[in-house]
Amino acid sequence: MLDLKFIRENPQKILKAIKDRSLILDLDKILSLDEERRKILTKLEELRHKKNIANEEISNLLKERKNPQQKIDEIKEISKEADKLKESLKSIETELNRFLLFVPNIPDESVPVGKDPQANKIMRYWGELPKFDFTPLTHLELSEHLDIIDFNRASKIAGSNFALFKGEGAKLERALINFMLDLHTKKHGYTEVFVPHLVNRQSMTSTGQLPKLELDMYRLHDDDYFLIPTAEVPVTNIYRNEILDEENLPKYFTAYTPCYRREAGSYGKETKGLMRVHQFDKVELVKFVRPQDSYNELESLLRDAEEVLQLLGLPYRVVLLSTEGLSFAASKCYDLEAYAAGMDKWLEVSSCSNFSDFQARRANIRYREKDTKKIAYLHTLNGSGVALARTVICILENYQEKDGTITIPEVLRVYMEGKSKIG
RNA sequence: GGAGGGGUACCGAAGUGGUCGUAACGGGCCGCUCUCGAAAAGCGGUUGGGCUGUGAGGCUCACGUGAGUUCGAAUCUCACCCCCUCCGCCA
Repeated sequence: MLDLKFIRENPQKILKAIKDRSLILDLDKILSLDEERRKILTKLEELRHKKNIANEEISNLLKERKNPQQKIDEIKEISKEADKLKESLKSIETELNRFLLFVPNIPDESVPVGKDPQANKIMRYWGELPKFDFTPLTHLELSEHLDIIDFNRASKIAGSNFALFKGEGAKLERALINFMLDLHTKKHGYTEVFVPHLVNRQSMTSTGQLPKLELDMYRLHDDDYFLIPTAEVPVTNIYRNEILDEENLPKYFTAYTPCYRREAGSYGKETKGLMRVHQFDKVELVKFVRPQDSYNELESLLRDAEEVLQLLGLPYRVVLLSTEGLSFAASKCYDLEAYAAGMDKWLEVSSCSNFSDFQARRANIRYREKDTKKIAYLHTLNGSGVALARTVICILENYQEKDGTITIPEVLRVYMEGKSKIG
């Protein structure tokens, strides 16, 4: 959400943002609703003022044991008028708010303008692509031979695009989670949290998934709960409606959660195996920071996520998303794409975003400045550190041997009973 | 799920229709006085949003949330949310 005052005073910036993101939004409608709202509000407050004065007079009359009936009749007239204004104000505010929830964040100046993916900017590559003296298999073939992921039975249990991890596969999943959490808590200074996986509508609205993406979410209709599509939702909402002290910023959190996504309509070759599943594990990083620090914090968040891939020995590239690829709530976003040798593809395993004050406004998360004592919205950021499903693809495909076994990356061995191989 | 109690500022808590919401009282915190310094004591300050105004300021809203009754609601009515205690169920 953007500040209404900001929108009012910078309509050209909003128009540019909408155009660069290829979105449609009736800005004039918002501006005229806002104008009307303020006109009515001013009138209404004048009437309220009159009423307050008259009520005080009634109170005084009663104390003097005089009859206030005349005053009462007077107020009744004012009240009638005020009630009418109140009603129209309410309907205008409801409509205005509906529009405001669909105004996207303004992309940062460093974000390339244009259509995804051509306009995305590859910032850098890390690592050497693995070389094989045989044709590397895909994770689908490998996991079937090794009997570590059973997609068919997962379909029986739940449906298509689910995974059932077995034996060493399940252990690998658990090892990755523990490795990532340990790295971020011990080395990068994040506080680990374990959060609810069901959240209410307000939480989903605060981080920006609602109202726009409701159809992409799993929703429990009886209770109006949503299964989290990412830990970003519960973790960012930790401080909803709170005012933090500047001394306590920045705050870093990391959380492991499964992520639940409907991914409606996305079936086919590109979604085979672990590529696009309805439930996947992810270790998330979330930051609450001072506004002046947020772009530096984005860079360090990115480095924290990159280190996961570096320690796992997975070659990757850093991609700066263009205005059109940028999610609705973000002002700047880097994707990390790790290389998968069997598929010969770069797979998105992390998205690191600065949301500036966009989520903080929706969630009403503020901080008190130390010197001025003023209260302002803080900035929120988050990034995957990293998503597991596709990382597992990369590990299986890049670390495969000719005999079909998988070499376990060294950093994970301590989490897998010291073993160096799967299979 | 059932019964009862509760939700007021940073915390505790008073207020049950009319100068009581920059909200009694207690505590915390900040500043000042006193002191060599500290403690104690004393004095002062300490919620957030909106509209309007160049500004000082003016006005308005908010007692969990929303609606209602009333000239007037923290206070009365209704619905919902959350917390606590007990019972039931349960890993």
